[in-house]
Amino acid sequence: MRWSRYFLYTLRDNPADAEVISHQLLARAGMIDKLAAGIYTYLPPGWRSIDKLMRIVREEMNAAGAVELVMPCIQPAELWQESGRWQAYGKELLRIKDRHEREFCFAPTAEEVITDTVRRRVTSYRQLPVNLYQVHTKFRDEIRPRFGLMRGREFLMKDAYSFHASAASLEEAYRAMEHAYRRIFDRCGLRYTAVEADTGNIGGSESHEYMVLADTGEDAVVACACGYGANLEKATTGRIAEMPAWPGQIPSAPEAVHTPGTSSVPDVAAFLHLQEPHLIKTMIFETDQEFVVALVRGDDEVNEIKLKNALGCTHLQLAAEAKVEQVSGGAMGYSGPVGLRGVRLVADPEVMRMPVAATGANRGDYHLVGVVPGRDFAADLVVDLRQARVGDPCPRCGSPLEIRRGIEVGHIFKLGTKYSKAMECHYLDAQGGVNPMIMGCYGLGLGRTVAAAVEQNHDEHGIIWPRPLAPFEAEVIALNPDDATVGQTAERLYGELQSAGVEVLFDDRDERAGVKFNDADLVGFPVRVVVGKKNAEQGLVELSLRRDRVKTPTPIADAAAKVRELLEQA
RNA sequence: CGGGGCGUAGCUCAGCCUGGUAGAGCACACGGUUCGGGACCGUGUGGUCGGAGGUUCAAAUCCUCUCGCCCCGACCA
Repeated sequence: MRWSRYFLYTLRDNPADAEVISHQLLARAGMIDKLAAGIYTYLPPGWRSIDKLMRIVREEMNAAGAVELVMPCIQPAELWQESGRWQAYGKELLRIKDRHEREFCFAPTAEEVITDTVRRRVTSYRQLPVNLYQVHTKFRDEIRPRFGLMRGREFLMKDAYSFHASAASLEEAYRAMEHAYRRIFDRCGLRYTAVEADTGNIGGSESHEYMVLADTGEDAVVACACGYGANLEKATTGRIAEMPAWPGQIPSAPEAVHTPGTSSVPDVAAFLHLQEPHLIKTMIFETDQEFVVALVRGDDEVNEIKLKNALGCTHLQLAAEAKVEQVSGGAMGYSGPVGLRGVRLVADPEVMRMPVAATGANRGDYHLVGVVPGRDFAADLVVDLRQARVGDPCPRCGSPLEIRRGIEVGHIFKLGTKYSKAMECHYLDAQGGVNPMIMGCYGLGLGRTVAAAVEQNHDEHGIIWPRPLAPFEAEVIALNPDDATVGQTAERLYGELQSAGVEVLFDDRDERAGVKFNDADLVGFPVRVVVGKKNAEQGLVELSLRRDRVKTPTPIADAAAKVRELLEQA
């Protein structure tokens, strides 16, 4: 491909709205173009990268036994009503009506359609298992799209769905998908980690996320050298250290202490001459149907996802100040578990393990000191609520945990029978019994993976594509294409590389050397071939790898072969 | 949805506070010099100042409404 005949326009300035490096570089390198918030055109070179990833994904999915199909992205409301998600999904689901006022949505995912597709054909255990996938555009009406391809509203996703007659069969498919995902991300040259994850509103039991490690990642990942890894939302820890010894004796009943103007945990602890772990932190939440009081130790934070899962509710948020006062009968910042009535009390096990504590008195400017969990209040539910912290003991080996940032590029779930039950996707077993199929689903964000590759592979000059995702493997630059020797040499090399099967872009533009060099660095071709006048007259061209930018003069006759060698290292 | 900010040329922005001829750099076109790391000189093309209403002799500028976009907090591939 000749640059002069291609469609590649680089930008000198960063777009004003691009914040993260992958967004800036993809935009400046002429790979993506924003059309609306979270909605992008994949320009020709950008599409080449996406297409390359798509091929890798297809190869690995096919190798793992999955079969490709494509489902509609406009889906009828009826199916979503059948699964219950028409109500449950919320505003992220883009709902549309046709001219007859019939309701549809733009698919954010495809469990409903695939379940319908399978149930109308598969009726016997003999036809199972089935694993179907597609690569298609999805739409999620995100509250806040940002970071270019990393969090778009419209995005390309590979989504696969498997159907089974037994948990063992699902397990087999799940492991095959895990393996396929590792192969895909390994082939892309990404540094990533697979972690245990929350299943969110897709539902299901076991779930893993594939996180590309990058400081700009939106997710926090807890990791241990022993191999344990989990999304912070999900992470559990080993038993944390007991609270420090309580100063003085444990009173026979809680005492109310006047604590004017001190409502935060650090302030209260200092005022009472206690330490933060001596306090019980009381947070009041509001769900879709009730108020709930959550208790964690003073030095811990409530993990809202864990709380949400423990309650089995779909919406959860911190209660507003007025509601707090209504529920606790006291001012915000002075809530406590003692004497609360008419609300569910959910406590972290670490709280119930505290021999004695201080907490709010449900009365403005007062705290209770000497509260004994179990004696002075009882929890309706005791469940892990605490957010893991750096240095907490690993739940598997006890070593201190680390927390790192990651970009979620893939997510696999064991769905179980949530959709097959709701949508009557049944099969007959060998005994003639009717059973819901057991399902799994496996997502992988294509644009996000490409963006993640850029986050991990760039320098101050531009993108350094891993070869498998590079829009072109090599670039031939003719410095002065009008010079006969240069022009002929460049043409010759361009032809040789093409014949050798190298994906090569020929920069034949009438631009200054600096412009071409800067564009080459920005777009990030793994291998660069520069044909200049002086070198060419001596029968030489200059080869370099984008990665190290070390220039090597090479005889013209050897150049094409040498490019292929360099590509092996790129 | 709550809080903050921005919409002026293809791109990055100035002008707005204090109303009076719409600007710069880059890009683009032409001429010349230059040419291995984003050249220089000259000439030129290009803008209903996001949109609608209002105030005013006069609005990019002041007011109201609206649309779009971005940033900070709760969702997800």
